[in-house]
Amino acid sequence: MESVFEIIAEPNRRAILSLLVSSEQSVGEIECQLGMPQTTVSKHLRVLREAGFVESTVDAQRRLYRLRPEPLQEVDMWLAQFRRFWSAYVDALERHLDRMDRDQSTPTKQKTRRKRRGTNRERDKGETK
Amino acid sequence: MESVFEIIAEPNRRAILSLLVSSEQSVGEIECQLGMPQTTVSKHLRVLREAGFVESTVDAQRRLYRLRPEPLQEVDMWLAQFRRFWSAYVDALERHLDRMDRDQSTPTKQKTRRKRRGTNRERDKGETK
DNA sequence: CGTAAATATACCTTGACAGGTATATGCTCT
DNA sequence: AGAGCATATACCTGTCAAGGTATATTTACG
Repeated sequence: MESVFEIIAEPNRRAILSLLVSSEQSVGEIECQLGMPQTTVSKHLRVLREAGFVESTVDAQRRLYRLRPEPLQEVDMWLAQFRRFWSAYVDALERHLDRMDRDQSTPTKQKTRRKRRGTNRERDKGETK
Repeated sequence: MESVFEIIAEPNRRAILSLLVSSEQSVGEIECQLGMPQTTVSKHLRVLREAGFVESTVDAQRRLYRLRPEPLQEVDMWLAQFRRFWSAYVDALERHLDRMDRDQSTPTKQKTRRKRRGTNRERDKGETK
């Protein structure tokens, strides 16, 4: 099991991670909230633990699992290289739509007026560094 | 081949995506830049295309492939739920380190002074909405 | 029109991983 | 100590996807 990407490729593991984002949980709690067999939960938790996505502490017979940030940050870092791209993409699209708006603003009825909606992408904050 | 996560689980596919972030490329260019056999490149490109990660246009015998933003944005959206978490995590860590600094600031030599370094996480900009 | 280049597809083999069943380990409480 | 709960591990099996080899398709060009 190599990269963080293979880890989060598994739907059940993603479900577990999403569950843990709110608070730490025991195996049993995860088991019944997600409705999967205990043995499955345990095995996925093992994978997640060995990959550093979660850590556990012992509470009597239970083990409490909680998230660890690093591996997810790693995914985020990989994704970073594409953000500039899709910002550019959305910008270009907007410019295109603006042009269409303008070109159309002379003639007839004007049935569909386009609205500027908040596309909350990261705009250049000079963080190019 | 279900989710976008399975698509990017494959290292060669991630390599292709990273390559395409700079500009569109032909199959042959990808092939030799990444040093993998043409048949492999073509098959991965097929997967990427069917998943919407790339699109292609025909240029004589070549096909030029370029990125499409949507699937990567989807990954980004999934990741979003964890950002608040790891921001909180880093904040807590910083507070902890601050406390250690303070507690240590009475006594002896003070060999290692900790420096505030720029952890460029997304700080609350009220974008909770 | 035939050949060569660029790319796609078909088929096969192999390996890896997820899930199931059964069982082991560890802890608590009486 | 023994019973019972919570969790982990071992083993087996089916599935699926990646890579290799061979071949098909498309296009340019002499």
